Amino acid sequence: MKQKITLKHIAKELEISVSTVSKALKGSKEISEDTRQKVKAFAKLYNYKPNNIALSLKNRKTKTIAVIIPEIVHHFFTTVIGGIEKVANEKGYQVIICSSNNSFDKEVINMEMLASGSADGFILSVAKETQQKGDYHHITETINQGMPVIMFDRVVDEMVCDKIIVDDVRGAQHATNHLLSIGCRKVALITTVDYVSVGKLRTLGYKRGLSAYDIEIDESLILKIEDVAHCHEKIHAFLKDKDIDGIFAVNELFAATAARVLKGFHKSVPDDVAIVGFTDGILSKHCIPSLTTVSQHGKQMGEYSSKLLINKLENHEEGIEEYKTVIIDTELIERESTAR
Amino acid sequence: MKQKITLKHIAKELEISVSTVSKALKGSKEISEDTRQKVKAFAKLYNYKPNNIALSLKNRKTKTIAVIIPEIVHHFFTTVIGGIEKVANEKGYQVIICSSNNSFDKEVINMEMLASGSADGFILSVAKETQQKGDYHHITETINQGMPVIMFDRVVDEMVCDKIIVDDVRGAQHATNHLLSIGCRKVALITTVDYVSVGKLRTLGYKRGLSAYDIEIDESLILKIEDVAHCHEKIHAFLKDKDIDGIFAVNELFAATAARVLKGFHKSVPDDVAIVGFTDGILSKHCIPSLTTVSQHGKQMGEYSSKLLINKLENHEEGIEEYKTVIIDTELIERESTAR
DNA sequence: TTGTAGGCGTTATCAG
DNA sequence: CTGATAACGCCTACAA
Repeated sequence: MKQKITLKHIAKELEISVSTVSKALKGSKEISEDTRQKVKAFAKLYNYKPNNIALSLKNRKTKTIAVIIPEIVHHFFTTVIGGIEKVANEKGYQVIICSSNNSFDKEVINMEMLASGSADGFILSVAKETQQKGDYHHITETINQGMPVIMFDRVVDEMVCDKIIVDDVRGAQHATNHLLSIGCRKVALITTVDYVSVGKLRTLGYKRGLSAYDIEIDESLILKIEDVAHCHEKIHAFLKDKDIDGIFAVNELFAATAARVLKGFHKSVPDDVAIVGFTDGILSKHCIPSLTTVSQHGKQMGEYSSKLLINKLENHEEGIEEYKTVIIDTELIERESTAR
Repeated sequence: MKQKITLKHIAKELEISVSTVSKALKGSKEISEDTRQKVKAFAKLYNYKPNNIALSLKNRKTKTIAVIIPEIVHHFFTTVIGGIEKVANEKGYQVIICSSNNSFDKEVINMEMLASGSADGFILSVAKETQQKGDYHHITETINQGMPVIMFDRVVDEMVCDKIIVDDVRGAQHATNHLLSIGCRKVALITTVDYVSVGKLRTLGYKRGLSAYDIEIDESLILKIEDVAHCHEKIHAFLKDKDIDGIFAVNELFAATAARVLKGFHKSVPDDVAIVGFTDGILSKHCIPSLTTVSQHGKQMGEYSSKLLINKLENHEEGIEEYKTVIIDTELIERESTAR
């Protein structure tokens, strides 16, 4: 176990000064061809790599992007991360990922740790608990410290920063209209509780979708689920003896679970009840029947966020603050669950 | 947009020296109660946080763990990460995640970047391409630099380091035996190409499982898939007109796809053909029929890796090198696809 | 009780 | 062409 090699080691070994070594390695023309060669050879031999930490300290930037998401075991978020990483790595940035695990406290702690020197900027989707509490001081603070923050998907309207969002309302409306267009007239909604921003927006889209067809909103056809862990029981109870011919669910788990419950009731999907979900994940693709769903283009969102952040980082003009809100279009992917 | 505050700022503002500030903030008894209070109050007011980068440089440790995995949009790996993160954060460590995207080059680049100061140690599952090439110089090098490396799941036998592995052979054998125990006699295997270590091991387990029941291995019942993107066609072609009554698949995608193909052939799962998969992901849980599968306890693996690494980092005794190979047991989770 | 100096690894500036 | 010095932000042994 040998120590990591530094400029100092090389300098001592070659009996020259540290600064000469530094310059030689950068190929500075100030240094004679001769020493340059010698130093480079030595460095390669000992596999010298400049210490990132020292560079970060010197340059006052870390070339790393911090990403904070509510859940890591989650198809949509990992897809976004994939996009973030791709762009970041291309531009020589590292990506640090932390999950808040939907906990306010963890989100605050992670953010504070990362804000104190570990990263140059944030890409963030807030925790459920944070949305519920409505306490965003940690975000405001990091922004005030001069760190760029990009929020995506689960954003906070009142925060002054860039935002990349999915057009949840339109996506949901589109989904609902699709159900109506294939003949459904009694369309149920399975959604989350209201404080989850995306749940609320998709619920709104559902209502608009119905209105577009002049169908009255029947609150008894709307199920709001708080605890995902018990969604099966909730959905079972909700669908039992219910007279419906279509379901719009705000995520793929609810959609797949609904399909399963219906099967238990010996109803056919899509013939008796058609289903549309949200998020184009593994489940939607490979379930039987495969699920028609609203794709959010997660990778694209990630790429865009990453680009935007790096752009801020590298071309920040003093005195000019400009914040964008970018809306990424959704796409309805039609599959078996609405094929009739 | 104000600058981030440093000890220096506080010192200047209070007209005392930097070291006094530093000591005061640490509550050193060297400093008078009076100044201590004053400094602390000021620091809190301006929300002072010590700069991690400077600390890292000084202490020659970053308190961060680098994780490199082949894919990020992958249920098993994210589950492992969840476990890693949990333990790491509890012990005050950050986690940096990079995906190699199954590319050798990206793995090398990521590893080198992170090894040059950004992290204290690695938790790593090697890329498919790396396994194929058999080139592990980057791993050897980082180990030689004195950085602890823990490999998990897709490990390299000849590497001298700690390894956390799933008992793939036993898991697969168990799965196969389960199929046989419920009456299957013609059990097909859907696996990956051999250079993927886990695929190979699970194939071995399958063979052992058959042998345990004195059933001869019929190579025509084994399908090796190289390109996951086209697995549906492959599996379709493979299963067409094949006389089998059970399938063991080495991942959940292959298992779910097999179920889908069988449905197309109007065969019932589990009555005509029973199926067991590997990995207890969303698909296995929520598919219809739900899939019996071999669970790898990913979270536990992550927690264990994290603990092991941090332990190495904090209690390293000079001159003693000791490497463990830990085998995590699998668990067969029985669901509808073998319920008969 | 407070302050000074040196160092972590690097680079930019300036002097030799 | 080469080297000394200072600085990034922090900590700590030692001096005052």
